[in-house]
Amino acid sequence: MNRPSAPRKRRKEARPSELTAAALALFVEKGFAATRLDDIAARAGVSKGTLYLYFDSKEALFKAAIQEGIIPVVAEGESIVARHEGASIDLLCRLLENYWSRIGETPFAGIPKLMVAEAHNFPEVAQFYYENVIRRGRALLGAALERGVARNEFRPLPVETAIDVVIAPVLMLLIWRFSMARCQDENADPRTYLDIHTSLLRRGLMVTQV
Amino acid sequence: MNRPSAPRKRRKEARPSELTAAALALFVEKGFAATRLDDIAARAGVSKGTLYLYFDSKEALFKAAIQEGIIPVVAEGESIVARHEGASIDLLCRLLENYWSRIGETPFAGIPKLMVAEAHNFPEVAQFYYENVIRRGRALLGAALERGVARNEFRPLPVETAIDVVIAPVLMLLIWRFSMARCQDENADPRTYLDIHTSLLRRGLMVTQV
DNA sequence: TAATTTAATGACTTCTGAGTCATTAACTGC
DNA sequence: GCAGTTAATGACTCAGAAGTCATTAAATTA
Repeated sequence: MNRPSAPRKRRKEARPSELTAAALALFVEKGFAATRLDDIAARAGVSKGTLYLYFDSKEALFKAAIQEGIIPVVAEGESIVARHEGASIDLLCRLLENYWSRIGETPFAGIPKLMVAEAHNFPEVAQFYYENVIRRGRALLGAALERGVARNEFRPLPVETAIDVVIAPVLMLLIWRFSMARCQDENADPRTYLDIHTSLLRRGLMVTQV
Repeated sequence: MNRPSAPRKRRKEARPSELTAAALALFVEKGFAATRLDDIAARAGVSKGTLYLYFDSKEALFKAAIQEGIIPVVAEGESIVARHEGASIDLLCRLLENYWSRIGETPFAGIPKLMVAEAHNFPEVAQFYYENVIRRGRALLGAALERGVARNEFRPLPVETAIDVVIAPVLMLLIWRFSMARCQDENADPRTYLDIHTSLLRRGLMVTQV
């Protein structure tokens, strides 16, 4: 039969975010299928049964973990674009900078790698992520690029495609940190990396030289 | 008991590469853990038992699938660097171009996404991939960048980090194709994407304007 | 054509891990 | 302090997938 010996504490409020945080960390590390619910529970300091008090299934937990991190950051970017007044290249660099500091240096940094790895297995979650994060994020960069072209600060270029080229190195930096980085004895300094990228963009995009 | 009704054909020679090809496609699509051996066997047109005639375990099959694609391409890049004589920026662009055409447009295109997703679960395979593909590939780009700096074609820059910035958009293009691309109704044209990237590099890296 | 070898099969075994639920004990109100 | 409520537990069930092997038939040899 059963001998539930140690119900430690009861904290209904704090649980959900503790559980999604533990789940996110392990999903990012091992992938969805290779992560055991027992491990998530252990990491959160609860038992497996507790997970089912707050989430209907492993997949529901996955969705919640993804959604946790993405709510505030895009909105912040939208306000940056709305308020900006100086050179377009500075707007573009601020957006990249903001993405890095608000995602890249937080526990949510692993989400892009997780989405890339699991998109096929969770088309519904991928679609949600695409609509609410990627589409809106691309719109931000697109606005900055359009602005630069319209004001003759940037050379004319196919904006929709350029968006992807501009964001790719930042995404790749994130993804790398959560995948192959362990194999390298010495990893690039993110600061230097971003500086190189933005300086290439300055010289590469702009009509006049800096 | 057993009624093995339909042993179709016997082709000892052709099997291994057929099996790794089927495995690679499914691993790329669904990830290692979420791929069933029955599915791999079905895709290759054999039964599960046949897999074990050629590979000791699912993990052995994984390793073989990864190794299949990477043997020839790096060597080809090394010969390009050795033979090149013109401007360094052209060497750099040829290397990126070659990588795209020799990997990006083949069934092996999914390997980077697969490695990124599974690196943590297979540290040994990741290490192998790092030593034999990434390290050598980075050396190629590093040589092109060093050459440009030494000949005063490129501005001085921290080469080791710049390598990663240069390759990131190409890698990201590949990874995207095998993950989120299904969510977008319209994906960027790879040709346009690479053109933008190389033109940013030309203007961004070089001392004199083109 | 018959005997021998071996590629291939798929039912079976085994094990792992998702999801359940009867039991327990930490809180809450009286 | 006591009764009622509910957060938490962990042993259990069960489905699904990795890996096995006795059986079969295609190919090869005599």
